Amino acid sequence: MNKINDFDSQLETILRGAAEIISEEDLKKKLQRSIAENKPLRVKAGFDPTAPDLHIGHTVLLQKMKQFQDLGHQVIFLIGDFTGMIGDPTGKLQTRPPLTPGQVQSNARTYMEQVGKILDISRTTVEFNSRWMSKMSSTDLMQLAGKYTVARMLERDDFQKRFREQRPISIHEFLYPLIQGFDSVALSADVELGGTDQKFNLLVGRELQKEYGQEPQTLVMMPLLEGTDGINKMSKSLNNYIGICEEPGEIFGKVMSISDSMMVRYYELLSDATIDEIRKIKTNQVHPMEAKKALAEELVDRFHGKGAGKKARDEFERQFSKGEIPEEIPEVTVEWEVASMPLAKVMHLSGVAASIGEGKRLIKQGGVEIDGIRRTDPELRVGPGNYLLKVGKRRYVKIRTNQI
RNA sequence: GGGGAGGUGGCCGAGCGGUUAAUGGCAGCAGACUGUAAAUCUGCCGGUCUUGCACCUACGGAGGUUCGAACCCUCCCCUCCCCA
Repeated sequence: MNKINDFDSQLETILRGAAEIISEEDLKKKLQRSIAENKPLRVKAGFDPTAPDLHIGHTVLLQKMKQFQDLGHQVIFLIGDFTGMIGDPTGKLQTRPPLTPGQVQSNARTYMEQVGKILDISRTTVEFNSRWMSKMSSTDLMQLAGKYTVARMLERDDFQKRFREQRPISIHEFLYPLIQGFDSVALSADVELGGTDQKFNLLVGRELQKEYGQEPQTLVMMPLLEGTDGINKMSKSLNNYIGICEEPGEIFGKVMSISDSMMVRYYELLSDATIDEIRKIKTNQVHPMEAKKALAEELVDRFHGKGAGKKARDEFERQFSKGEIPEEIPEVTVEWEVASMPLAKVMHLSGVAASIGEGKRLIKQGGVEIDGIRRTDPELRVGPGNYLLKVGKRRYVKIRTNQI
């Protein structure tokens, strides 16, 4: 565990996959000092508890934290419960509604459970910025606000854009970067990790540390991971995410649904595969489908334990390559009142269709099978009994009826 | 304080008195094809049922004018710009 005295290997590990370091010279100096004095670096990464579920996009950063941790450094997992009430304006085109303290609390709890899948929690310092922020007096806050100017705030792309496009910017959004920066002061951070979108906020941290008489932190920025659509950054609200708490089959399937070009990107940012292995995939020396399956398997293993990936893969192949029925199918009991009901209604009642109309549409489009037989009459009525319903390529449900 | 521009379906964005449940794009879903839930192509994409071209809900909110309003009027809420 103590690689702490090996400068070169430390540096190599830290630089791996990083999009930008500010500055590399800084980092080297700090590392050397850390080794010389046998003193771990204080590595801070802040998380905004506005979205309670982690997705694999967040893990790009967590992996880096894990690497620092494995190098023997002190990793600080900062939950921005105070700033969470503002909401990070980064990349936002409009003000977000503030969260209540209760929401923030419960989100933070969920966060910690999930982070444990990647980080060694026992060796992680967990902080909440409300610890110092809620005690800050108005006077202190004024002082903090006085250390930055509106013009500098407007240097930020997203603020500038919103300003230019005549969209609202609330005053409190200006405080967000200041508070995040102040967190670094409060924690005496040597290094702050963040996505490239955090660059502005991270730089504010450096400025403020100087203002408060500290040595400015080194910034290690990781690229942002695009979502399954391959275009936008991964986010829950865009529904292009792969959650780390999702079912193995879901994670596997979602990875399989990314485009071949995105797959390479995922390999670079998420996989433990070596540069060499990735090069082979890039140059098509590995069949793209095989490569994608291997990636999916690796990720399922990471979040569900060794072996879960293989199981998910077998299941996937059974269902899609061989067209067989999956092993586990959810069962739904439908309350039955009359002699026969339209199939579309049964679909609605059992939750596979959002409405009866949608059920009819699915039937008409040839997307529905009962016990392996495709039914295409949208008005089809069925009596009570047990059915195996297949909707689309991958949704199966067992219908049981409960006659009243 | 004064003047002006806007708020449309998950998002973007047309429409500006009458087949407008509302053009188009994105997302989503289904089918075909395939090397996968890749790519490509096609179709669907508010709800209900007595399936009519029916009824209900919907164009920031509340009223009003009209046979009829997302489109006109009044008030309110919200956003932005310019001037002070």
